[in-house]
Amino acid sequence: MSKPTAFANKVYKLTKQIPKGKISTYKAIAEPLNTKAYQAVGQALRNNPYAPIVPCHRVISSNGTMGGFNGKTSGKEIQTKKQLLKKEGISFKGNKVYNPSKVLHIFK
DNA sequence: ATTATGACTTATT
DNA sequence: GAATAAGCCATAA
Repeated sequence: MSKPTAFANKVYKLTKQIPKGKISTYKAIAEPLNTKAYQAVGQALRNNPYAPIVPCHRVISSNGTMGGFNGKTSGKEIQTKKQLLKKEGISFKGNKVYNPSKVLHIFK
């Protein structure tokens, strides 16, 4: 966390606003930023200098899968993220979220 | 300025 | 539904 870019800062701010029991997608986060840098959002979270402050585990892909966690794109780290979200009250369907639209947090 | 990369997305096969 | 390809944007080197 030496010098996050303005873009990343916005991402962190939005992600921080996600309440418990809800989630958001990379796309949904990029939308209020007026951009289509979905990947850039993911990269910002991958950096995640605000680790405990930013609930990066509440951010998943629009596909319903949870892109990655702990710097890993697949493996038990993903399962950990899944279990963590499950604990927050998110319903899962195998390796994907049951219904993303239902727990999708809307930024205002 | 240019190139390469990615925790993405959508479309196509 | 899974695998592949192409597109798009921001960052780091």
